[in-house]
Amino acid sequence: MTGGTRAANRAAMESEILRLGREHLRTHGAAGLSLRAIAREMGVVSSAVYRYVPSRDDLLTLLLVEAYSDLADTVDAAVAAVGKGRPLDRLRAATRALRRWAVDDPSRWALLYGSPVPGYTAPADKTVGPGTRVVGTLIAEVARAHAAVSPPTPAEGITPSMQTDFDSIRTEFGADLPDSAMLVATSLWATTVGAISLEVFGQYGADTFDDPAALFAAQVDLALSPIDG
Amino acid sequence: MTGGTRAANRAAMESEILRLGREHLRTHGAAGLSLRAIAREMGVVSSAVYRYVPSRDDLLTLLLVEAYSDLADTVDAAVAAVGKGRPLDRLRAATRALRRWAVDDPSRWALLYGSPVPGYTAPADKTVGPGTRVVGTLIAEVARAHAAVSPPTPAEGITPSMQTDFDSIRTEFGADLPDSAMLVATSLWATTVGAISLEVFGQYGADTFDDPAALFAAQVDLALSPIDG
DNA sequence: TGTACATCAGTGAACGCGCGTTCACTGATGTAC
DNA sequence: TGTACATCAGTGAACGCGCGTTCACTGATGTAC
Repeated sequence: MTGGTRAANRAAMESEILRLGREHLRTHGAAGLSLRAIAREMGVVSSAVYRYVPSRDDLLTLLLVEAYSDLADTVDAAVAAVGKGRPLDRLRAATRALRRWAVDDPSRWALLYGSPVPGYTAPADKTVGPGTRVVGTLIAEVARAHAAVSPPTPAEGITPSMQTDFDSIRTEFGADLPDSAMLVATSLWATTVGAISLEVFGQYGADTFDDPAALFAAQVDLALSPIDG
Repeated sequence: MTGGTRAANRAAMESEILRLGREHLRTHGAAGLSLRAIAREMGVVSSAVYRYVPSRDDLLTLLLVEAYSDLADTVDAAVAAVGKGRPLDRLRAATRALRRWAVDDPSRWALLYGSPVPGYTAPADKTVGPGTRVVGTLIAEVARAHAAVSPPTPAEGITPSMQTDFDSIRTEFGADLPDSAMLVATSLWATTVGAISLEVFGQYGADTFDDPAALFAAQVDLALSPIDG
């Protein structure tokens, strides 16, 4: 074709498929992702897209991995923009970036943290790595923040089974933080995910909150208060 | 038919449609809810279900309202089982019931608090009432708990716009609690929804947490700590 | 530089399946007199 | 109690649409000698 090598064309087609896939996610949701529709929009016969993508579910996996990676990159960039000496501000920046990313494209947030797509199971080998990056970043920063202040938080309500699980998590992420801080980290994660989902999935009435970003920030600060010196 | 009046048959059909609808939700998700499939399973021709339900979207609305009401009934029952003098225990019971309900049928939780169904918008007039019952209960109990202890919580990070929004919410739910407690209530709600969604949508790895109920309880307690005397 | 061959992209037809919704219809159940 | 009529439930066919995936094929692009 017009001055492109085969490899270049292929790359262009692949990225166009992903782009239309994202658009399709936005308009029809993951359950409605359709190779035929993408082919149609590319002005190509439906079987042609099979030159680039083995199946519908594989495309969904590509989009999933791409979204996880994009989100993690965004969060990591936001964290890196704040000095290492201010872990609480890093956590504020991280959660702010998380919310921003979700608000900018709720459908991708839905893909990652919304209801699972019936009939589709993400292949663990491709998905777990990118999927745990964000939570890894949060744990690392909570560990840093905890180290910065002495531990005023008692570890109440932490059962032996939770201690064991926390141990596995510490090992998995190579993080060094006590059980009380692990609890803060999981709570922060739950609060963040819950607040974002409530907002972008439209659970708040149309204009319940004039400034959802401010509410979100206050909720994050409250979740951080146990490790705020 | 066999000894049933017309009205009785009609009621039986209607509840059978709802039952199969719930089952369908479980196996195929909201996007896959299908009147034809339900008709098939009822051993009846597809057009027959139109005698009972005006359209697919109306059935979805029925299921939505039913789920909201069922959840609210469950939570209210759990709250009522604890004495009014122990608002924190009431809140613990409420959130425990919330989680239990979601774990027992993740698809209904997904319907209420998961990603919105693309192409479907719930009719506000039918949905808002039942949909706000649970959060109303939580706010009422947080108000009670706050009243029981003196307010040791400072209201940091609460902007003027949030104060205005909190005023509307107080009016809507007829609740009397200061801004700091309102923030605790919204945080509790976010934490609860986030923790439950992470668990039932499978975001925790297969066996990351041996006893998710204990983790959940600890997270709730942490969220309640600002109003724990 | 030119030719022979291999690779690849895209075509078009087909298989077999799903869906929501409408409509004229039969036959059974209920109601009014 | 019996008859005439109205209501309702369920049928079957149809309209028009969607989907994923396979397969034999043409014609263009690249590669090896």
